[in-house]
This record gives sequence, structure tokens and C-alpha cells, in this order.
Amino acid sequence: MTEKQEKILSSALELFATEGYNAVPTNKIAKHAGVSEGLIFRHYKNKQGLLDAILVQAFEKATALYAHIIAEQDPKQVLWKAITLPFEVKKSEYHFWKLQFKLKWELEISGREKMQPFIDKLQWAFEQLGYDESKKEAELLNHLLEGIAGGIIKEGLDSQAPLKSFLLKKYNL
Amino acid sequence: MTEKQEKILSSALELFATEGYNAVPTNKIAKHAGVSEGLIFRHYKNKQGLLDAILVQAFEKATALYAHIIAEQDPKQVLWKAITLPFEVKKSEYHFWKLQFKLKWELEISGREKMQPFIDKLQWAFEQLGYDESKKEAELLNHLLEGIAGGIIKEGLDSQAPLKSFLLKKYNL
DNA sequence: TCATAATGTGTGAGTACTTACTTATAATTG
DNA sequence: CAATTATAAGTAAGTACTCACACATTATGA
Repeated sequence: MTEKQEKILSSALELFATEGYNAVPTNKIAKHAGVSEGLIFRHYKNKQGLLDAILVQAFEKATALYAHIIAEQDPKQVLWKAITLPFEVKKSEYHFWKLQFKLKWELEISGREKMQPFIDKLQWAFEQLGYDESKKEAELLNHLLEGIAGGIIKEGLDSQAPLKSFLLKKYNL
Repeated sequence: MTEKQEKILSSALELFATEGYNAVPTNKIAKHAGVSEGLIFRHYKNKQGLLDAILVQAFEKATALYAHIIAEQDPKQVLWKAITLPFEVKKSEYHFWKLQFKLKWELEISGREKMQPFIDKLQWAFEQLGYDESKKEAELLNHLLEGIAGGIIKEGLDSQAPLKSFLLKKYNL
């Protein structure tokens, strides 16, 4: 992948994340990337193709992130890693995360499939720890973590930080 | 407010909710409402003005909905009403709710101000019930309820229904 | 080894179509 | 008849995408 090709991808990611897919015209992406507009279409065929390329990267990134948790064999560690995950997100990755939330609602790209193995692992952990209704516990915690992640992206880490130790206490971690 | 004026509003609400603000051109709204395109601009000045008019209605609707909870004096009842609220949303109001979520991310219209009195009331209820960290409890429950509401809108009531009794049990209601 | 063909990267100027908004003018209402 | 509601036909700017062409890199073959 050439340098300009990567620049297109990162510019599109940033602009889609901050302004939304439909709100960003391709000429704006080109300008931001310091590239002729035609090059976008040479490399990615059309605007949708550009988004798809970003989504592929996103899928890989998300998979890598959750792999760490899914591989964990100690159920307590699974919960601990899951809960602390959103608080560890780096500022440099905000665009990436913001885009996930934006697309979920703007284009109704679910992201559910991506999450399912993670939720399953949560359920497994709750089961191991003797919780009564592991599936519901897992879905509940997932809602919670998504809410916290969204809060961090929109209002900053500080707005949600107090919830970290609070949650860990709640789950006896 | 004339009949056509209302039709414009309801059509715009439906289309914005299902497809997103930026994805829906004004001529499509006019066609859907059975109205000439110019009429939209006569009544609402521009596309943003049309959205603003919807948002005013939304604010009133949300305020009315939460008023019921905020007026409640029994803390247990406050929690009960808050938790059951998302499960009581009628299908006819899905567009309205979906738009809230869509705009929150597509246009970054927070909706936080709308919610604050509700969150404050949750905090009050937790305080009354002797919870240790009422503020964090309130924010946690709010995240949870938003997650559930979002789930209902995207995946249907059935997908989240089991969580209702589960949550009520968790909070001893 | 070196001309040359082939392929891939990149540009800038289009093009066909869409989109938000305007305006002149008609119909309706009070 | 005065004001308001409504329309149909614009218009200027924007938008996704194409295309002809230039430049660079690599592959081929005498």
C-alpha cells in the first residue's frame, strides 16, 4: 500500500469520524489527504469502497483488541480486562472508536457480529464465577461498557473515569 | 399549524430517523409528505429549520415523559418507573426515539441537558435508598437504560425484554 | 545490458446529476 | 381585498465519478 493510499484512508477515517459519512464529500477527503480526487477512485473504486476499506481495518483492529480477552482463561481476569478496556483507549484511537459509534447509527452498521464472541466470553466468565443468569449478566455488562465507551468518546475520559473503580468493586474485582 | 405543515414534520421525522439527516434530500421529504418542495422552505426557512422544529417537539415529548418520573416521591417507584420506561415505548414512537440516537451520533446533538434532571432524580432515589455512591449508581443505570433503549430500537423489544425483570430484581424492585 | 513494452501511480479538467434554496404566480382563506 | 398557503419551474453550487494524459517503476527480450 502506497503512502498516498494510506493517507487517503487515515484522512477519510478522521473526517468520517468527526463529521459523518454522508456529510463528507470526496473532494474534501482528497484535499485533507493532499491528493487529487481521482486517486481516491483509482484505489477504492467509489466512496462506499473507501468506507469498506476502513471497515476492514476496523474489523481487524477490533478483533485484535478482543482476542486478548477471549484468550484469557481466568474468569475474573476476563471481567477485569473487559471492564478496564474502555478506559485504556488511547486518544490516537478516538477517531477509530468514534467512527464505530457513528456508523452504528448513521448507516446502521451493527457491529454486533464483531462483538458476539466477546459477549459469549463474558457469559462464560459469569458462568464460571457462579452467577445465576450468566447470559443476562453478559448483555448487561456489555450495554454498560458500550455506554461508558460512548461517554468517553463524546465527553472525554474524565467524565467516565470514576466509574472504573466503581464497576470493578461491583463485580468484586 | 396547517395540515400540510404537520405532514412535512412527520415525514421529515420518519425519513431522518430511518435514513439520517444528511442522507435525506428535501425533495424526498416533499414527495413523501405529498407537498411541493417550496412549501418546506416557506414554513421552515431551510433544512436546518425543519430539523429544529422536530427537535423542539422532541424536547417537549421527552420532558413530558420524564416529568412523570421526576414528580414521583417514592424512591423505589422512581427506579421502577425508570427501568420499565424503555420497555413501554410504543412502536408508533420508534421513529421519534431512533432519531434521538441517530442525531446524537450523526450531528453530535448531545441530549445530555434533556437527561440531566432525570439523572439527578435517579441519584436522589439511590440516595434515599441508602446506596453508597448514589451519583455513580445513577450514571451507571442511565448508561444501562440507554443501552437497552438503543437495543430495543435496533433489534426490537424481544431482544431486550428478558432484561426487564432481571434488572428489577437486581435493584430489589 | 539496455531499449522498450507493460503496468501501476498520480493528476487536473471535465461531466452528468443532485441538492438546497428562490421566485413568480396561482389558489385559498378571513 | 389583504394576507397566507401552496405550487411549479427554475438556479447556482455541490457531488460522485470519469477520462485523457503524464510520470514512474518493473518486466521482457534481443
